[in-house]
Order: sequence, then C-alpha cells, then structure tokens
Amino acid sequence: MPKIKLAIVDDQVLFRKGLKLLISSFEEVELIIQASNGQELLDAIEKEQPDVILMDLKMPVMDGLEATEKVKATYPQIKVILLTTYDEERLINHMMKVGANGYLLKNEEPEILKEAILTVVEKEFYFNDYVSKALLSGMQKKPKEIRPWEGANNISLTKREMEVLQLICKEHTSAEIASALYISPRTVENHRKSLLEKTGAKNTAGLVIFAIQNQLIDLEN
Amino acid sequence: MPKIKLAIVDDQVLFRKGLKLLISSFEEVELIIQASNGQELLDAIEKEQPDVILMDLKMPVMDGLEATEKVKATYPQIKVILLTTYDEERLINHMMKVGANGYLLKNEEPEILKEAILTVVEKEFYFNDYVSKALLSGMQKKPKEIRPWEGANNISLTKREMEVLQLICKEHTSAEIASALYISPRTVENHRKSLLEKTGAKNTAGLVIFAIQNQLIDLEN
DNA sequence: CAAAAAATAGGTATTTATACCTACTCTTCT
DNA sequence: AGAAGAGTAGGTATAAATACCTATTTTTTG
Repeated sequence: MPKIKLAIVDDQVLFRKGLKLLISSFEEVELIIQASNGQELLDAIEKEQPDVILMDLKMPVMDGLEATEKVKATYPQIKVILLTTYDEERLINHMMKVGANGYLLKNEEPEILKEAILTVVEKEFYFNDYVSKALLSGMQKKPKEIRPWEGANNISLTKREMEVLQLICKEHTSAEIASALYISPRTVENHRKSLLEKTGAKNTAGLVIFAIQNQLIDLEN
Repeated sequence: MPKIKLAIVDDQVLFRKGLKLLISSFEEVELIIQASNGQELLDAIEKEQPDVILMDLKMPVMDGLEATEKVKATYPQIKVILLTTYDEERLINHMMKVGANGYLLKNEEPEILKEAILTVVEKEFYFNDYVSKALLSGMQKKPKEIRPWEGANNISLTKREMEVLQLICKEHTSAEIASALYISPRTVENHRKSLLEKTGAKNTAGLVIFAIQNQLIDLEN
C-alpha cells in the first residue's frame, strides 16, 4: 500500500517544522511538499500532486481560501484540510463552498490530525463536531428569520401568495402557475395583484427584487 | 438519570409497532408518544413534550418537513430526527433548514438508531456519513453550475444592454426606459430581446434574477 | 357564532412584454 | 475592403400582465 502524499502550507516556520516531525511518526503518510503560502504551493503541485494538503487559513500572498479554490479548480481530486487557530463558525460555511474537504483546529491532538488525513482519503471528507455543529447552525433558519416576510417591514404574505411569488421568480407565467397549483389563472392574477399591493412593487421585476431582498427564494436553485 | 422521552411519528402501523419493540430494548429511552401524522403529533406534544422525535418524512395530512418546522417553532428544545427510506441527497439541505437535528435511513441497524437518539440529546445534532457527504456536495459549488453564463458561455452584455437591464430592475417599463435613455421604445424592446437571448431568461423575472446573481445591480438602492 | 381574512373565479379593458420581421448607420476588427 | 457587432428604429402580431370590478366558499380568528 502506497503512502499518502501530503503537502503542508503554513507561513509559520516553527509550525511547519513541528508538523513535519509529527507527521514523520505516521507510517501511512509521506510529506512531499512544504510551502509558506498559496502561491508557493501552486508552483510546487505542478511538478508533483499530493493526495492531501494541510493548509493554514491565514497566510500572506495568497490565503487558504483562495489557494483552496485554485487547487480544486485544477486538481479536484486533491483533498484539502484547512487549519485554523480559532473555531470560526462563520467561516466554516465559506470554507466548504470553496471546496475544502475538512477543517481542523490547530490545537487538536495529533491522533485527530492523523484520523482527519486518513478519513479525507477514504471518505472524501472529514467533519468533526465543530464543523457539523457550525454547518447545522449556519443552515438552520434563526427563529427570527423563519418567516422573514413578517415583522420589520410589516408585510405578511399568505401561504398562497408565497407559492405564487416563488413560481414567479422561477420565470413562470400566471397560466403556468395556475396549472402548477391547480387553480384558475384568474386566481393567480388576484394573488399577483395583492402581492403588488402588499410589497409596493410596480411590476414583476419589483416582486422578484422583493423576494430576493427578503430571502423568500433560494438563489442557488 | 431520567430516561429520554421519545415520540414516533409514522403513518405505517407495522413500522411503528416494530420500532416500539426495538426501542423497548433501549434502557435509556422511553416511548411516550406514537402518532400517525404531523397533526396528531402536534396535538399530542401539547400535553407532554418528548426530548426526541423520530419523524417519517413522507406522511399524509402533514408531512415530516412541515411538522418539524411547526414543532421547532413552538418547542425549539425538542430534537427531531427525520427518517426516510431513500438517501435523498437533494432533500437533506432542506431538512436541515427546517431545523431537524438529524437524518436517518430506515434501513440502518438498531445500534445506529440508538446512537442517533443519544447523540442528538448530548450534542444537539447527529450527522452520519450520508448527511455529511450530502451537505458537503450540496454546499460546494459544482464546477459546472458555478455560473453557467460566466466562463464557458462567457455572456458579455453591451453597455446599452446593461443600462436597460439596470432600469428594468428598477421597475421601469420599456417606455420609461426609452425616455430615460432618449431612444425609441422599440429600441429598448430590441435590447430586452437580446438580453433574454443572451441570458437564457424566459421573461423579466429571469432578467432580474440574472442581474442579481451576477451582481450587475445594487440591491441596496 | 359572527367577523375578518384567505382562496377561489369570472367579466372586461388597457397596458406591457414578447415574437418575428426588415433595415439603416456607425464603429471595430481582420 | 469587407465582415461583424452594436445601436438605432419601424411594422405587425400575439401573449402576458395589470387594473377595476363583482362574488362565492372556506378558513381563521376574536
């Protein structure tokens, strides 16, 4: 069984040296690249591709997020584990978006590091409890924003109006919405009318803007 | 140490009975509610609140997602584990959004079920590999769908098209845009036409979505 | 239970948007 | 010099959205 080829990217020399020593005690892992920033890493992986990259989040020249994105664009098969000092929940969502396969606190035990490396190779991802919890709380609607269309602006849309609005944002015509909801096109037009009145929009464009500003629709899908 | 109070919600009687028997072998857990749909559950938890709810995703009257949302609105401390037959990746994101604490396939081993129940009580969430992987792939930008109109397609709007698009997003009609730009309404319609063609939008709503996704307009103003 | 709100749907009319054309001028690029 | 694209504008249609109406049924709420 071939060893897992590893790259370390961190601007702190001492941290790299320590990590190198630590990793030399893992029989399954072989350190092939050491870089002090994202640019150095990108230059190095052109010659030889590692299986896993341990990447510091905060680095000069090119930070971990940017570097991860670029690595993944060219070598999607390389697994990237991001390292950071703090448990920055708000960053985790963004990390995952750039394509990182895992996330690890720098003050974890060496066994956890080893487990993370082996896990990303085997399962494509490594999620510890920090990440899972952050992902969860990041995704879940906060009590306040469960119904964002109620409250602040004091505009409350009915269930039907919401459905119609969402279909409008998916570029459907009144007739199409009518068949989708099994109601008359005239009824849809009534809903459109009250949507225009309630939101103060002048036309369909205004309705879409309203929906997006109030996060009533999911731009991703 | 008090037992964990559990509720089961599933429309299939046989499944409920089987689950009940299974759970009776867990010393840490006590089954206090059985319901066959979301509405029954909501009625039942008014009298006594469980610690954990095992909820089927597909149910008549009120499905698992809707029921989860309603339970969480009133009793955010109750942990909800959603059960489903298939590994429906595309649903997982939505499940988490309504506030579920975990997600489990119905064909898991009993030990996994027990682990899931104990884990949600202890850690607020239970993520198995299915979920983690789905979450990850759901969040990561797919190379192809990052921005279909950027890169490969390389949609580039002309100066005029951009101006027209921005005015469309400000809820102006073609006639209004024409006077604003001192050109004929017909010309504006030509620009609209090429905007629809270039962006692949079906109508004004699609144009607005495009403009926002590509940050061509400022949502604040 | 009565009142209010929501959802339903029809009539009629006008305004806007979209489709499919042609065609001229001007600049830019090869 | 010729081609290509951008910007301009007109004709003729149809499709869709919007404006005002009335009116019934169902659901929610006080």
